[in-house]
Amino acid sequence: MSTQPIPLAPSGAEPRYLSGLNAEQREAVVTIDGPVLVLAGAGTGKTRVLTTRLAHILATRRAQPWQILAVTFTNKAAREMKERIGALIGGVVEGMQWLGTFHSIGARMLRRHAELAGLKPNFTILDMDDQLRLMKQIIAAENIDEKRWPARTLAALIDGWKNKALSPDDVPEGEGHGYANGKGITLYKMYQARLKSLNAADFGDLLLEPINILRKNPAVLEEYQARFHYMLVDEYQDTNVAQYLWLRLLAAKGKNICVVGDDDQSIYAWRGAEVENILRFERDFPGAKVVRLERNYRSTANILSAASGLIAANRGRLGKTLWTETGEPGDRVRVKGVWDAEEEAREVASDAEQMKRQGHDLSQMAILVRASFQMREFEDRFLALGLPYRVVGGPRFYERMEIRDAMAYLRVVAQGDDDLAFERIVNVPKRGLGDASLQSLHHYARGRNIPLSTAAGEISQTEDLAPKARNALSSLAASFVRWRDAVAHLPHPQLAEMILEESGYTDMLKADKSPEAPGRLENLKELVRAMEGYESLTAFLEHVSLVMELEKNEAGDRINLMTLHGAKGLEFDTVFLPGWEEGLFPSQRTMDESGIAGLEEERRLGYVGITRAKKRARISFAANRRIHGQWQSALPSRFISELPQEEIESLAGEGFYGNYGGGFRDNTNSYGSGYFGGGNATPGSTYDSPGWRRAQANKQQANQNPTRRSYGAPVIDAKAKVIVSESEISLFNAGERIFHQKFGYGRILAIEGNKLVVDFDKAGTKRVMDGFVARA
DNA sequence: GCCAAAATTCTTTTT
DNA sequence: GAATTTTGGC
Repeated sequence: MSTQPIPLAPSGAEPRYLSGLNAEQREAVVTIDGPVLVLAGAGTGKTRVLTTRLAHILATRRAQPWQILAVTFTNKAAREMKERIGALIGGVVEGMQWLGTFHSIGARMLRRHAELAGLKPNFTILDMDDQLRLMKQIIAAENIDEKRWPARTLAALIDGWKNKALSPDDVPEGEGHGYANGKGITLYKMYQARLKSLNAADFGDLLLEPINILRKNPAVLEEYQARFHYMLVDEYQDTNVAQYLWLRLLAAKGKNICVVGDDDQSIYAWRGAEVENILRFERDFPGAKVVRLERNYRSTANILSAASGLIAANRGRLGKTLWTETGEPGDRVRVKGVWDAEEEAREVASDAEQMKRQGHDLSQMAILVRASFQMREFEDRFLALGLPYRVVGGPRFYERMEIRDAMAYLRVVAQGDDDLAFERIVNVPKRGLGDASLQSLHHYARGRNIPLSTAAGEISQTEDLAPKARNALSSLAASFVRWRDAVAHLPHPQLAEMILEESGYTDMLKADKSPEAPGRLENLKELVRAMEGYESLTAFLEHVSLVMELEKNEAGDRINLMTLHGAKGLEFDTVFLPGWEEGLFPSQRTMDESGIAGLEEERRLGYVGITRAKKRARISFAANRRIHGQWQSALPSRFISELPQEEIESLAGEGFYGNYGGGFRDNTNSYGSGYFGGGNATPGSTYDSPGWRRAQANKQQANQNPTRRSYGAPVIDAKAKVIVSESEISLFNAGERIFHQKFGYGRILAIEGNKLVVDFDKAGTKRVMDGFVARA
């Protein structure tokens, strides 16, 4: 390893921040010049290396804070890095303007050179909602059937292109033929044009546009190449093509680029990440120094062996072997079979409670699920027990409906030409503006090439609209004028309050009887509070569009609930890994879509999950699970059979029958054989399981509910619902007593085809579909 | 134009 | 089963 003295005043002694690093970590920190690839296994002190390296560059005065480009994927990672550098060397961090996420740095670049991309520097950053609305408009304008070609599909297609840094003209001919008979590229072109005319950029543009600018403007490129003396990239295995190209452009000259990552933790291929980026780094930057961090400081030996055993089934790895020096091997990884998700939640909760009683903190426990729908059972259970929990990365604050509405008002105030925001709130709360009025408004605005909010004021002076709509628009336009005036002399949190009051938005929520309404009002208050932390309305809006999160630090000792993806980079004493079943984990959909590559990515997810655990990892799988409201029996995940048997401890849950101690180490495909015996050989206690009872109830309902008899061959689909042929006759008769899900009991008055006229005991006379009705 | 009922879709994962 | 979108009646 390098023994160069670190030039540091005054004594020349080794700086304190280097002490405590192991040999490899130290090498990664002090190898400052030239390309460096740090392969950092899970729990090997990656963040420490990263931050120390930056601190080292700054402390040795190799570069000024603003001459360093440091990119992460998440705002959280960026924040953490800032904090830790600050802790190492003090306040200089403030000057690190180029430390941030790919997207925030891309946005910063794009604002500096907006005109080169046909935008104004104050362009709006669109969220997913805005994007979809825009695409729907384009799809409709092109007379494409949105049913057949959903906007989401187009969004995914365009996003895919942007992830590859392909502008409409660069997309290879023939691509996107799957969408709307080959109109994909045309639609992409139109979408980009619309964005420009709205002075807006979507998330993909925040990288795509800077790349185009750097490519087309050598002077700009040189400026940045000269500016960034050192570059640092976190989670390099997750970079997509666009991010790779962007980095390569910037690093082409100085080549002082250090990337840190772990190919075994690449779990974002589905959104464009290319593991190849990390695999080919040495080819891209010949002479790159490669440092492997393999000494794990996080987990016990048993946990590490389990994780290593699992990941060993993957091919095409760079290959690392984690090791640890801690003496005790620790608890073995526990694998447990349960009857259904409810029992699974019960078991986890009681484990957690028991550990809590033994003095362990709940905050040091986490439940990592594959898909968010799995969280529900756990939440139900925790709520029932009163066990404090925290959903990490749940529905984001700024994605809530009321927050977006409020933001839309603010956007229109701050940027009068934000048509998408205006559209969102023009009839929220209800102002009696329907499709017809909005059409005229659009037409008027389009014809004069003015923003909708301006057009609203003008058109209300004309005779183009019905009086009701005219008044509504006129007063809305007047309100916006008033609010814009207020920007100058009112602090922006108060302005927001005023807008929410005067627009009638808070009144709307107050009048809303639904159970969510009070929470929504609460959220709006929180939004206003959050605004206080920002200098101006514009600064706040910029923050929100990029950072889309609000640290809601629910204090207290809580157990953590999150997805496996959300858990990357975190660690806990105890990790529960429920739902290890074929189809759920590994996800059937991923395997269908991406085959072996998909399976390997799922396996990496499992690896990430296990390596989050410091002391205890507890895997479970359920024999039955309800998916789409339908009960399905499941086999244990193949990943369970891939775990090294010596390292694990197998248990059967109370509702689980069968000894599966043997035959685990079976890498052929017979992993599930015999565990469930087809599901009928289950004895005694399992019949009492609520899940089983519900399954039975469900089955009965399905069989018992043939409301019509079909003549001719009835077709039974996979979900065992009866599909009827054309010639059908209602099985009900007038005068019969029936039950309806929503209206309760009633008597049939008449039958009209497949509809029944029913006199309900409570709800009066209604016309309902016979399929929603059962005999009382 | 509004509301409620009916129909449809959804369940991966997210900067 | 829930949440969203579409429809149909008023």
